[in-house]
Amino acid sequence: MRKKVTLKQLSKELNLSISTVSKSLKNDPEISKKTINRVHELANFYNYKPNALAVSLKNSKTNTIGVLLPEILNHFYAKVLFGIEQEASKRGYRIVTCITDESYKKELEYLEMLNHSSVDGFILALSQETQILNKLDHFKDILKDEIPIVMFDRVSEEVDCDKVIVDDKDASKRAIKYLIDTGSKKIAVISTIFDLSVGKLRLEGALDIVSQTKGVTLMELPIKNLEAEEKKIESFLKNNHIDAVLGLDEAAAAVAMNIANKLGYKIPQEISVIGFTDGLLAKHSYPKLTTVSQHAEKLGASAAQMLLERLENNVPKIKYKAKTEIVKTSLILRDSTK
Amino acid sequence: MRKKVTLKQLSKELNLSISTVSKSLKNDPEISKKTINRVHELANFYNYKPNALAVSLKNSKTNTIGVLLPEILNHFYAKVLFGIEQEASKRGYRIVTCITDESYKKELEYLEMLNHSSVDGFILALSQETQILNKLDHFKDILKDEIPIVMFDRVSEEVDCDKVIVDDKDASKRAIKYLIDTGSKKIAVISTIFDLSVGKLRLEGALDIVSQTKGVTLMELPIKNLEAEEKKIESFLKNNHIDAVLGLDEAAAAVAMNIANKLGYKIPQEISVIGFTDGLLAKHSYPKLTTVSQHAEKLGASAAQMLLERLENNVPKIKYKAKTEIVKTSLILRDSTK
DNA sequence: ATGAAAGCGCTAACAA
DNA sequence: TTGTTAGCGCTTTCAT
Repeated sequence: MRKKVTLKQLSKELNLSISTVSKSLKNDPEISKKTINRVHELANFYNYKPNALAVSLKNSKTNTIGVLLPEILNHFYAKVLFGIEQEASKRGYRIVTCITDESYKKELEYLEMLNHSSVDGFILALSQETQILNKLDHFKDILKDEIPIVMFDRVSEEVDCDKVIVDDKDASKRAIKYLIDTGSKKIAVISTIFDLSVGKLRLEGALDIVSQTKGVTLMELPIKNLEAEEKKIESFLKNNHIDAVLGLDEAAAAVAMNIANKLGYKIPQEISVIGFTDGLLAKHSYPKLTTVSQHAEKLGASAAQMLLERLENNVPKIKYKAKTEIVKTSLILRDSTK
Repeated sequence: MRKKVTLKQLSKELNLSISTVSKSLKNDPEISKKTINRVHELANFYNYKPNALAVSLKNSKTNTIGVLLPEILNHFYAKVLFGIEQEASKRGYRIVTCITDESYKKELEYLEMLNHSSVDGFILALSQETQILNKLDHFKDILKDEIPIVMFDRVSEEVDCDKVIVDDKDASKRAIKYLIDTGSKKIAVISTIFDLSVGKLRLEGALDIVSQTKGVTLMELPIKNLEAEEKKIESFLKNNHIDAVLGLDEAAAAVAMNIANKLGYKIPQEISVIGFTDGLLAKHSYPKLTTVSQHAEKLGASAAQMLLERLENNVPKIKYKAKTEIVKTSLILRDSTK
């Protein structure tokens, strides 16, 4: 490797001490203008840049945040990542991205790997397996080390850290209300995420509204694998005279709508469809899908802001109270509803 | 911050020297079994983990690779990232992900930021702006420092580094051939990426085939913004009696198909549609979209393999010849073609 | 079998 | 105004 220029070399060439060079580079007022200029000149000439590793080691500060995502092929998480990245880079931080692939083991490994002075803090959403097993000690350990964590979307009440969540229950309440208001009586809720906290909340919201509305029934259809179970959805729609579908995740709504299309139902006249996650699918489906937008980018940006704020107002003594920010959703009306 | 355990502390507590502890942890044969055991025991007790920063600084090796992506909301890049991540984590590397947002400036900044001992190498796809401006010195500088780069998908011939590319020209040739073979005569090529190397190659391939086939015509429709120009696509399809569409990017095909749907055309009977990028859109469109799969995950994994191989067989003396790997595409037949 | 010491590149308190 | 020194946590060569 072509040797990177170091302070040492600059100092040698300038006949100055290392510390004088270091201070000059920071325009320290105790150094003479003349020296400062000489130093800058040579530094520029060699395109000197401080070794980030050494600086981090010295300052115990990496300016890096670790991001753990359950998956990346999911548009929602991709958007959140984008939001985090934008905010972080704006403020001079970079991010290390790890994909846990919904696995507890990978989550644990990544966390350990990064917890040894590699990052200043974490932003993460729990993996599916972690939520099912409810094993959370790894997070508690990190917090004991006073490394801040911000959880988003898939969070746990048992971990006392900052959180940014989507108001999932309220979101599905409003979605169901909208369906009822536009005349739907027999609503199906299709979901592949019954296991997850967010899936449960969304279902609860739907049930709440239906239970307090006369003449409307709700049917649940849990699905493990959308592609493998298309037939199941097909017969479900036909046999139950469904007139509206709420998909609790991005793909569920799209798949349901396509099946309805295929069966010859008119959308939205005969069946209305609402989905969660305002991703590519919603925008490019036919007809365009009415969705609950979780404002994923904003969510990511908020999580980053929370973390950075915590990192920069380092208040180790005062017991910091963890806070939870709730990001409001909005129902984006398109062509799949009346 | 709760102090992390260091070698120093372990050594103090064990009444050993730092170096003995360090060696013991590595099971160095020159240390007695007994000592090794004592050390391991205490290290486990404290859950000692070496400080990654210090190790990297010492070894001039970070086990981290920098990944620069033009965007992340594009399914193709998300898949590539997934592929890279899988391969890298399997081999004990982690990745720092940066999103250049198609901007030359951000690309440059990230590259500089990471080029100072933060990463062992780079995997990247050129930003759109970089390709348009054709400014490539930042890459050349990095290579001079003998930091390896692997470019993928959007590459430049002017930079002498390893590359993994998709056989775009061949891919669109095969797509067009398929359309012709199934009876299409009037083919539209719709693209939002005419500026990019890959967009040009895909167009060339299409033109090649059409020019050597009698009775078939091809019309190009460049689009800046799909959502804003739906009307344009609409009238284009109607006025030109198009019977097949090749979308050069993921969304173009989906949008074209939905417009055709809306206009009442039967797909694929009256209009066949093929798209690029086998993403979510293709799988969940109606009808399901026939697409060129670029095997993005594989591409990412290949890029990672190439980089890691280069990193681990450190051959600084021998002039390493840059190689280019071409990933074959496949045409995935679904319901939007005959 | 164990330890001392130098050094990776940088910062910062303290001396001169 | 400039320089000396110690130290961040670790590895490694060279004593002992």
